[in-house]
Order: sequence, then C-alpha cells, then structure tokens
Amino acid sequence: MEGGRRAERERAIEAAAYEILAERGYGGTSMLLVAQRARASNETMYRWYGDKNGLFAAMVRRNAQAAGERLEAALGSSRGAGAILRDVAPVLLGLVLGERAVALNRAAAADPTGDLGRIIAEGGRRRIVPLIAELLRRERPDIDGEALAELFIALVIGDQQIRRIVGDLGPPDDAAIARRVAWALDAFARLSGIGGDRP
Amino acid sequence: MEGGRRAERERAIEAAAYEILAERGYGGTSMLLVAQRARASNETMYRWYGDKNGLFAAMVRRNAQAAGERLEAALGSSRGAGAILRDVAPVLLGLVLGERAVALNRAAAADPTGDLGRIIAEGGRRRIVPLIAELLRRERPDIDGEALAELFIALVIGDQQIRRIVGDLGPPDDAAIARRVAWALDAFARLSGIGGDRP
DNA sequence: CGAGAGCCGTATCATCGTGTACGGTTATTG
DNA sequence: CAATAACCGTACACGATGATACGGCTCTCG
Repeated sequence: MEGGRRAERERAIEAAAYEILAERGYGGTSMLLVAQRARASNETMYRWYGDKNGLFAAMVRRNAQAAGERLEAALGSSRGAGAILRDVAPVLLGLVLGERAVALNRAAAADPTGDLGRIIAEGGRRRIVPLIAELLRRERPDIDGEALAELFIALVIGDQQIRRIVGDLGPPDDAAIARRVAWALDAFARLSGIGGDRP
Repeated sequence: MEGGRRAERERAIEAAAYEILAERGYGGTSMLLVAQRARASNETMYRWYGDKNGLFAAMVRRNAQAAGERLEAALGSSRGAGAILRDVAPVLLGLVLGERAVALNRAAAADPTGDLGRIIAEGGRRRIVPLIAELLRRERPDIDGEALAELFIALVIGDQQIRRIVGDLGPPDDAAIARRVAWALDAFARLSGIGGDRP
C-alpha cells in the first residue's frame, strides 16, 4: 500500500472515530464500530494501531501536532509581544475549546492507563507555555516569564475546558471567544504592562 | 430497613465505588464490582440506584452538597470581603482538585448522557459563583460583580482541574495550594482593589 | 504477467457487564 | 411471636467488546 493512500485511510478512520466518540463517549466507542464506519476491517485496525488506546493515542498525537504548529507559527511572528498575544489568544482558545480537543480530553479522562493524558500534556501545554514564557521574558525581563505565562493561561482559558468537557458550557462562537480574549488581555495588560491600548 | 442504617449502607457503597473508580476508571467500574466490594447484592444496587448512572448521580449530588455547604459557610462569614476570599480560596481549590471531585469529573467526562455533568454544574459552580459575585458586588458596587467573580475563579482555579483530570497534574499539597492562592489573590487585589496587603 | 502483501468483510471465541430472578437469611413491624 | 419486607449471595440470559483468524479480492512490485 502506497504511503499516500494509507495516510488517507488513516484520516478516514480517525474521522470515523471522532464521530462515534461524539455520539457515544469513549466507553461506547469500539474498534469494531470505528472499523465499520470507516469501511476498514477489524484486522487492519489492530494491525495499524495495536489496540483501542493505540488508535486514540495516534489521534491525540496528530491533533497536538496540528495545534502546536498553528500556535508556534503565531508565536514565532516578528511583531511585538502585545500584538502576538492578540493573535495567539483566540487561536489558543478556539483550539482548546474545539470539538476535537474536547473529545480527546474526554477520552483521556476516561482512560485508566493515563497514557492519553500524558500525550496530551506533552504535545499541548508543556510545548506551548514555555514558548509564551520566553516571549514574555523578552518583553519584560524584569518579571518572571513563567508566572506571566501562567497568568495569561489562567485569564484566557480559566476553567472553560473542564466546563466544556462535562457539558456545562457549549462550543463558543467567534463572538464569545473575542469577548473572553478581550477581557483576558485587558486584565493581563493591566497586571503585566504588556499589550493593552496600543494598536 | 431503618433510615440510619440505610444511610450507612449507602455511604459504604459509595466509598467502594470511589475506590474502584480510582483503580479502574469509570468504564471499568461495574455495579457488580461495587456491590461485591461493599457487600451489597446486585439486586439492592439496582433497587436503590436504578442503574449505574443513578449510582454516580447520587454520589455527585452528595459530594456537591457537602462541598457547597462548606463553601457557603465560609462565604456567609461576617468579615470583610478580602478576609472571606482568603478563607474561601484554599477551601475551594482543595475541593475542586481533591480526589473525589477529580473522580467525579472523570465520570462526568466519560458519561455519554451528560447527566452527571449537569448535576455537577448545578451543584457546583452555578451555586457558588453567584454568591461570590454578590459578596464582591457589596464590596465594590461600582464594578461588575459577576466579572469580578469570574476573575477570581480564573486566577484561583485556572486550568488546574482539566490538568488534574487528564493526569498532567498530581494532587496538590497544602503548600502548593497556599502558593497558588497567594499568587491569585495578589493579582486579584491588584486588579479589583479588594484584599491585598490588609491583614 | 505472476507472486506476494495488504486489506475487506465476516466469523469465531472468550470474557465481561447489565439487569433480572431466586432461595435463604436478617430486620422490621403489628 | 408470626408475617412480611428487605437484603445477601448466587445464578442466569443476553448482548457487546476485544482480539484473532480466514477466504477472497485488490494492489504493488519484480
């Protein structure tokens, strides 16, 4: 099988898994159901992914990769820290509250091995927060960059993820994201001196 | 069966469920396993709780009740807002990051019906945040009380819950809670003018 | 082209969980 | 005390799941 075709098949399998995950939760998602929906055979599923956790680990990795690249691109911009944060915050919030992240965090919460959670953390927060800290350290070398990054995360994300995952909060639309970001960045600017009214 | 004895049995059943939940996750926790560990019969479990979700709903309600009462007691104090927040914050943080809350949030994340999440939200955040908002409104009638309460939650709790639930963060000890609370209340005081250096 | 690898659709097996039922024991009530 | 309700321990039927296996088809490679 050609590499391109296998990649395509994997995408279809993972898309089917996301659908079933949304409908039935992690416990209700079986390899056989995913195989059937993706028109793959059970044997192929086990050959390619090893087991159910292997399938979800692959999905988590792929999602983290895509999200990480997107955030790194925004963080690597050559503009000022305030402008970068204005770009990064809505992207970050949209990603962590998006359907895929929510589905995968639910899977991780349900995974008794803890594997999925580790992969999520490695590819997510642990990858991105140090970059934010570095950016802030360059802007304000007199303040603890890590504490500033933690403040940024607390204000932008807060407890929205857990509320989203248990169903207390629905998916935010662009306007809601913009409002939260504006509020968070205003508070952040007042505390850190970074960003604020500058255009 | 006498009311007191049944309450006692229910406690034992729920304690057994928490143990198995911690060992095996929600999907790996069965009514039969809980029954065996609590020396209750399968028939009693189904008669008392209806089904597995019924058992967990009862546990969520009981935990929310206990936590809510504890926070309300701290919030109902006659001291000033700053002093109350200093009391409430570590209690709140200890509760939301404690083993029981984590276990139940994991169950809610794994529950495809969404029932557990609704019960958690009703008995938790939706009950407590308006009380915090009211307290802050009394202290600073010139500022939006709800926005202040959201700021308080963001700073004190942030994204620690989701990190706790996916296993990225272990249970915090008292010193870690105190550090987080001090940091959060300092930032809160600087933004709101409530609390801060006053003893 | 033929051989072999890979994959699909289906079948099989062992295990587990859900939920009900039953005989016997214990607790409660009149 | 006797009758009844409640509960325990065990059994049972059923369906679903995880994982393996197989025949046949399709694709790839030499």
